Amino acid sequence: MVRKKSTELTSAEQKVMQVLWQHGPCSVKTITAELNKQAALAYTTVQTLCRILLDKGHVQCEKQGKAFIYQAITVQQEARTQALTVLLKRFFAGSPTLLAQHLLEQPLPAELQQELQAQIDAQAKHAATTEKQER
Amino acid sequence: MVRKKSTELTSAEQKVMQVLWQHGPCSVKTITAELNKQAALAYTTVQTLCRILLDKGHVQCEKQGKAFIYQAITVQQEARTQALTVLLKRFFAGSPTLLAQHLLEQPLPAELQQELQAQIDAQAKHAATTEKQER
DNA sequence: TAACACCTACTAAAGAATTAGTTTTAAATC
DNA sequence: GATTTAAAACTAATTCTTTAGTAGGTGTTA
Repeated sequence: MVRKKSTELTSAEQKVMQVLWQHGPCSVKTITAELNKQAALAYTTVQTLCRILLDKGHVQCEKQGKAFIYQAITVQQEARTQALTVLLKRFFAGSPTLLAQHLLEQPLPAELQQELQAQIDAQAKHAATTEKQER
Repeated sequence: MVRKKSTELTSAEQKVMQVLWQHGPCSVKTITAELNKQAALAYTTVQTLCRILLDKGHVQCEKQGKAFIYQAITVQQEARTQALTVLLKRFFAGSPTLLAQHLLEQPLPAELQQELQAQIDAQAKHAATTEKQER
């Protein structure tokens, strides 16, 4: 059976995208240097990843002097949403309610709960203020 | 370079686990039937997936009559937490704050926001009640 | 202009994932 | 006991992923 080819970001690809999102347009050299802060990875490996990302349409590139400068096309926001949607489908039976419950009830990455709560408080405060002003 | 072998759940494996989580211990036949509600997949394919899950230690099995009955070892809760942690690392630079922001600010899977808020409200109410009782 | 550095393009290889066919085994039934 | 049948075990092929080496081109500089 033929497998449909995906355009989803693989693990290694995601790491490259991360660099591009954080640093803006980069050469392979820069990306490699950035990735090597975490774990050794050959220049040519990064180059291959860039080519794949180009094939999949996640980045575009443009020659600047000797080197190509790669730039993310896929915006981080979208990638995040997509990733969250997949997560939701796979692990939470597609139910946002379950994710919400899990986020709030589970001793998750620990800080997350607090952060969530803080966000929520800020949001609530803002909403309240807005409401007052609207009257 | 040698790749470290992962025990992470792949996409196809996750689907099998989903069935086991939802239905409890199942035979390959049952899993196949369940998965085929979504898309056709050969019995032997599911069998292979079960073997892999066994290798990776996510399920255990036990002969019952002619067939093996597979049972999830990895609990859904843990898989969820792990998946969320990976997501956090990959797409939110490991920052729970960013995830929280994204969840609340982004027109995400739409309902999620509302559900989150509802969860939050319920939680807040509960907390308030508990607080009163503790006094 | 020759040497060097740097970069791309091409090639490659091994492991993982996905899918499923074939063979064997064992249980059930006639 | 022989035959049928259902399941496991084994095998396999294709694609994806990850990793990186080598060859070749081009710009810079001594």
